[in-house]
Amino acid sequence: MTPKEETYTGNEVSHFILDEVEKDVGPGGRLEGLPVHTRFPPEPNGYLHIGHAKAIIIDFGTAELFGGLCNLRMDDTNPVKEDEAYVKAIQDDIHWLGYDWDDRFYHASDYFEQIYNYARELIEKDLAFVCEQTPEEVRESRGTLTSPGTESPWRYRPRQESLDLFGRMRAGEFPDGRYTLRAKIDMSSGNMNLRDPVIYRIQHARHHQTGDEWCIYPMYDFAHPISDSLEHITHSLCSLEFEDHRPLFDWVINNCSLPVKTRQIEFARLDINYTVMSKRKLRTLVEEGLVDGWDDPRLPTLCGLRRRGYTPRAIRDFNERNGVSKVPSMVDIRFLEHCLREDLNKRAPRAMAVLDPVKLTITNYPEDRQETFTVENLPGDSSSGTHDITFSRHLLIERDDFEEDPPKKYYRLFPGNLVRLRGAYIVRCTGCVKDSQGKVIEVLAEYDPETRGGTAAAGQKVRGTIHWLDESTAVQAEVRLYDHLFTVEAPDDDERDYHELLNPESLTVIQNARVEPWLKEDRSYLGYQFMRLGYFIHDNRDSTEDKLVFNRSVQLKDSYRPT
RNA sequence: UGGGGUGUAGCCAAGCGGUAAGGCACGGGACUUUGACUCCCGCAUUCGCAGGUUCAAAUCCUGCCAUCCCAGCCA
Repeated sequence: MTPKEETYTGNEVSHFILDEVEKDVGPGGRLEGLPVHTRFPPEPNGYLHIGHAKAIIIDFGTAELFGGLCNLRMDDTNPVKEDEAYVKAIQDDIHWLGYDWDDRFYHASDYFEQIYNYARELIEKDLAFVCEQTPEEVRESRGTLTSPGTESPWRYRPRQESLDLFGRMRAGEFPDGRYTLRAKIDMSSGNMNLRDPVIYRIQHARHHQTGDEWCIYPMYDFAHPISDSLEHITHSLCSLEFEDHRPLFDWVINNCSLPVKTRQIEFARLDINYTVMSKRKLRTLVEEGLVDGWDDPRLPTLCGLRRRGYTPRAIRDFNERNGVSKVPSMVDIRFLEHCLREDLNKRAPRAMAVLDPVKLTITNYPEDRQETFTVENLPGDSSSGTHDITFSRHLLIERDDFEEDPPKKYYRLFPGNLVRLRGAYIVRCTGCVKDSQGKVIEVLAEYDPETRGGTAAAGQKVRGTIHWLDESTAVQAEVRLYDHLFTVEAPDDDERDYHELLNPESLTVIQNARVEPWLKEDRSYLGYQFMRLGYFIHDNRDSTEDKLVFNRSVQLKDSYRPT
């Protein structure tokens, strides 16, 4: 699979980050002449979701547009929160989206030795000191948003002493929390990040990459700019909440002897309505069993979207068309759905499925006869392949495609009306059979042999076309219909408990649906369009040849409004 | 009298002193062997508000308002 062929959208991408990057590497720019180099730096502590997809697309996409490179780097500076188990899943998701980092897969922990040495450099330059304040004391002396902090009593400790202590911290002589290494910047800064931030802490914890080699770990604000620069990253693209960390990022870049003056540029993260995006909330849903794992098709996780039937192309298209800006925004999930439909409409093979079957008997069609029609996978596209469907006297149709007493503008089956059975014949409804409760159990119709293939006679206008299955060849399937996980647009902003906001109808399981038999063997990676219903895909966990399970990716638009 | 951002249609979003792109959503119509797709048409006399500069302002200046982020030894 060539990633580019798989997800290339053809969109003209243009946004402020691209403009800035172009200026930076162009004539007179601050990074003049350097090859554009970005990175995607996930923390291995959870699964990727569509918000990360935005970052991935910006990071990899920017490099791609400038003919540069994008690295994948695990931001693993906090061993107690991270786990190797997430790494493989993260890599799979990025690959699935269509991006690749070649051999440039790194860990921030690869640089622990170098980061340690840069910390020593800062101490030597009198720009960092070993502090003995307790966490409580640090908090108290940091000041508040509106009042300055007070300097640590250890701030002017001789460099040699700090250097010695820092070495002993590394050697494991002290318990967690006993000492920290702090940057010496400005306790009265309006920017809290500059009030002598802690850049190293003692943590006697086993790290998933470095094992027990270290018991001190650098903080994100220190490790990140160093890792970036060491990898010759020209542009460190991140989300808005790091904007006021940028002065600290720059401080590290400027005060350590680093090879490249990486520039950090921030953009607004993606938010979508009717769902939640934070790792913490997603985790809660999974752990409370409110959804079927991290890959539940209702979740915005990439594995969930994949299981739902979303295509990488649709996700990339969605992001590119949304644009990149600094406006904190909430995108309408209907736009995401639109992008999926648009992609699948062009590519997904068509099939017929009946979700709520009722019998249709063609009373003038012989009991012992069966014929086969060959239909194109994509109607009108002869290069799309074909599949066969059978037709006989006993068919199955959708229960709501028959009305004994139809509303105005209803042009499906009702007594006396002419309707086309898609790809087969035009039939005239002659009535129905009901059980003792008055429920329709069978619809009756007569077919017109002259309309084979569904072709209307000259001058004949048939308004309604419905889907159907041959009862004798249709196979049973479970179909899972999904809807938004939450009933409110912004569950995060709602003061009610989120349990109350969950949509009780976010999952509807239909046990007794029927589909065309060829779907037992076929496994289109795009899924299928079940005509007149929507796009569906084999569930990647539960669907087998013995028990078919389909997930509804998205419904077709429907302008029919019964009056 | 903390710092840093952001305000253009219901939702995204172009615009960078010359008279408001585009997409989604929505409404109407055409076409249709999917009530889908496709195709037309409509949808901001106005850019958070108020002043000012200018022949000309969403774009420049001043003030105000709203809203988001920051006080982890998390990232």
